[in-house]
Amino acid sequence: MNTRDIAGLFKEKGLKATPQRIAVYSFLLQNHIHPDVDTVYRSMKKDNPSFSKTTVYNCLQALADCGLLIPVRIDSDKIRYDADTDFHGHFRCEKCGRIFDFKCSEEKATGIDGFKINHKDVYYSGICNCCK
Amino acid sequence: MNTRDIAGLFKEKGLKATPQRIAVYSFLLQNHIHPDVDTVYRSMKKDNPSFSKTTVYNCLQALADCGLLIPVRIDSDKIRYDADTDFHGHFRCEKCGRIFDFKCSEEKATGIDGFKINHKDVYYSGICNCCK
DNA sequence: TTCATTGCAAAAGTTTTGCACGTGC
DNA sequence: GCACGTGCAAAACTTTTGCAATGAA
Repeated sequence: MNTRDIAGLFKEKGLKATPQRIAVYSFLLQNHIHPDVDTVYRSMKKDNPSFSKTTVYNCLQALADCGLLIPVRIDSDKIRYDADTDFHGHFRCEKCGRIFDFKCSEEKATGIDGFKINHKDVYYSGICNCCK
Repeated sequence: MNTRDIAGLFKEKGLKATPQRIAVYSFLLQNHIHPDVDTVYRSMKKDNPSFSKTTVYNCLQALADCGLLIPVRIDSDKIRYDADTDFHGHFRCEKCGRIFDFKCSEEKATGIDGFKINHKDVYYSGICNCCK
């Protein structure tokens, strides 16, 4: 997905296509590492030293609000972000800290009948194959 | 579950049965509200004004580390805690902020074959019946 | 031109740390 | 008695806010 495509996608969602937003979204699209705010910030800073952390907060929030990013809260403190918005689970390795995507079916819930479900998250944690 | 039972349970887990830990755990057992650190702190403070927030952090962490409490990270920033350690899902109402427990089956995951899974969390969010 | 967004600095809020004192075992 | 736990204060860290300047539409 190139810059022009991203700009078009932003327009669809009613977001102004600022270079900062495009850079943040591109990074997320290209690096499936589920980065947190600081990781995104340090990556942006490399190419553009004037990049502000406030802007990273703003961009990630704006992109999450319009559904282009999924916030992943599997880590104890920080929020991570994922540009893959199709339903899938996240596995966190307790040793190396990496997040792995996995496929899973959406399960039936009982006890919240009639509730309006807007979002579903499935988080597993344990030890990945590399760390075993 | 009375104080003596809790003390025994702590001993099993290798935890010293301090009054603070017992008070925190009792509160969680009796109030299924998935409280966060500050909610626990304010409740403890009522009965014992010398109760420190550091102690709340310590107690909750110790209890979670030995498996007596499940950390619930469904809220954007703060960690909540649940004394019900049987597998179940959590639903968060985006309007009133309350957390509801629900039953769900543990689903099959594909893509993380061979990984050692220590913990599973299922989080849903949306609007509860009261808020619709 | 206009208004949302950016970037800086300061503020607010949360969690951790250091350490003396107290207490369960 | 000893080692661990508590409680206070300070430090560290994260996130939010205020505001002037910038730039996308």
